[in-house]
Amino acid sequence: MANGQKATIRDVAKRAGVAVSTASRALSHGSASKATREKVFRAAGELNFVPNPAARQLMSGRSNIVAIAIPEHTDFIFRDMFVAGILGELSRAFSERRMLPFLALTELQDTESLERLLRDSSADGVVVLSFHYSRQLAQVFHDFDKPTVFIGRPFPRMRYPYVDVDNEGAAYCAAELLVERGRRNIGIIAGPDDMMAPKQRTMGCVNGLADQGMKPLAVISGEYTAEHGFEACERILEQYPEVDGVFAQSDQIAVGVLQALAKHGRQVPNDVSVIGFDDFPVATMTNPKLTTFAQPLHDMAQVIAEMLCWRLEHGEWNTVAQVLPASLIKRDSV
Amino acid sequence: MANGQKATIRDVAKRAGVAVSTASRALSHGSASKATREKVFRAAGELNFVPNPAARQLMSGRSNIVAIAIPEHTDFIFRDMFVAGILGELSRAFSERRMLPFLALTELQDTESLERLLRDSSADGVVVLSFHYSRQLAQVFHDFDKPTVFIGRPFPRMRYPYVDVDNEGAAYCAAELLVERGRRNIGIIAGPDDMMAPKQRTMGCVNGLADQGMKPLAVISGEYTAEHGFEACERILEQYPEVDGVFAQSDQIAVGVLQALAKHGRQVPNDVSVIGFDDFPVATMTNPKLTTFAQPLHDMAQVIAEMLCWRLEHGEWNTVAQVLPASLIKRDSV
DNA sequence: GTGAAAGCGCTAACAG
DNA sequence: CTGTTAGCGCTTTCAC
Repeated sequence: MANGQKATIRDVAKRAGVAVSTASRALSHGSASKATREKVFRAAGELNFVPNPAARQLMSGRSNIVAIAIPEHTDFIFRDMFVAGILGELSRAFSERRMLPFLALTELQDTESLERLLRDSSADGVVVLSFHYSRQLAQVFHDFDKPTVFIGRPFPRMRYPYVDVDNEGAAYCAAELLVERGRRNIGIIAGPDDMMAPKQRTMGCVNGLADQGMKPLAVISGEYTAEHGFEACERILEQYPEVDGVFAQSDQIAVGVLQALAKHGRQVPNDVSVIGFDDFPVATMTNPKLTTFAQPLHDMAQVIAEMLCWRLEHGEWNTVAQVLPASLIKRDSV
Repeated sequence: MANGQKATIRDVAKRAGVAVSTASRALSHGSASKATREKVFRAAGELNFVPNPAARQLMSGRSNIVAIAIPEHTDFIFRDMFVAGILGELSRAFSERRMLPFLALTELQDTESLERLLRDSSADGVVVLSFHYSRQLAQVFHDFDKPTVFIGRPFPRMRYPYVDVDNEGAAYCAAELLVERGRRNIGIIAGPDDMMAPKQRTMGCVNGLADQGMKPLAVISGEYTAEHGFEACERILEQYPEVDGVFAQSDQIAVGVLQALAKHGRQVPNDVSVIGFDDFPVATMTNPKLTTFAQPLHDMAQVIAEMLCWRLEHGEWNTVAQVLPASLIKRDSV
């Protein structure tokens, strides 16, 4: 390509027969006479001129880089479709706004690496996706001192802007749905108890049941895996054979639940209703197909990008929290 | 944090009572008298000095950014665990080497966006993960004109360094394994026929069978999904009821195969042997657990980072292609 | 409208 | 070993 070196704005100016400053103006805000502008643009085109981002950044103080920080355990990141999905959407949302998404994956405890990564990145802003918040982690973002948005509500003491799914609302709706279907003996199989979302989902479901004068048979926390779903469901079947409804807090969990129910000869949805959460591909592969809640990954990413870009543009937040509804996907398991 | 502005090297120099260049030297290569070095480091520490990457980049011509380009369909990226896995590993591998992984996800056909993203990123190098290569795509990387490594072998006419899994070898081994087990009527359920890896896997398996004087009953291509596995397997069962072995080119496909076999009353592994590919979590959740090939995601990422960093350091490649073995994970389906 | 000159923060070449 | 000077590529005063 380039015959040796890359063209600089000096080359463009020379070729167009104008001063460097004129070329710069013409290219940036177009503040130049029409004739000059044309000359400059032609020259730039011919030389295949691409402005050097480092120089720009040096002047403007902005890098247009946004760090997407995911301080979580490796396997978690790899296995969790939520992470993959939101990552893809975020990447697109920021790219569309001419921001460059930079990926900062670090082990949960390794705050040092995270700190270094953020510093080296010269990011203008940060999006944080983590389910385990700690003081040290909070400190890192505080020290980095750049506009930061959290995905999922951070623990109350961390006052950061965030975008979240309405976990509580969806779970409330799940409870209503089960009760409407005539279910009275409902078990909740929850996600990890050191994360925020499972707490919200459990609370929403418990509240939903309470408003109908009911209580869950049991709430069992564990990983977002089929194994957990299977084991928890078996425990419930043993202790509460009258169980006729299960709120599984992820589709993976629901898969395990369905397996356990099948193993014990319970028909879904005839004997027992099951509701999942996430609407990942697996939800259509189960038998029966899973009724579940779809997370608005796309919208979340858009809102996050919007928030952060506004903040970078205007120097202040226009929203400080935004909660998006999950949508009920009715299939055959309720 | 910072009381207003960020500290520059001038501030550090002033505070340490030395010239700017001295401070720079002390901080970079440490070429300064011990006393000076100490003074400078103390001052830097007190001022919380962080060198401005833009300025550095402007001098060195290097950004330390590596673009990870994934021009693929959105859903594919989200649903494919291979992509998520390798992405995570790559991110870590580069971060460890103080390179900044920048994510360039674009729709397959949208080469314009990809071009813009790459340009804006000022990346020093590129890692490309795509399964659908086109002339336009090739052109983009050619024009960008930065050291580039492909994940997976690009189509023959594109002469780029690449790192790949030994798909052919693994598939050959799969064939051997099935034959050893006494299987004689083997179906191959392949991945998409417009990708390279499925071709390699099919070829490997066919060769493996040929070397035992056998031929596959059928080769059926389709998506890397359980649906495809299910349908393809049903078709094989119908046409070739004598089928006693299936090489499924992904674990997802294998899931569908197992479902189909179960539906038709075939016992695995008594009546039919099934081998998968990927060793994703689902492989341990099937019944029976799946025998499959694990892809060396971690090693691939390390090798890629190594290759690219060497190239950036030394101006030339030290390897131009590297093929890593997949490892057989024996479980219960063969 | 345009050109000359200064400077963003840093490093490298050159004297001392 | 250290200070002075120049310059990376660009934008932005400030005169003209």
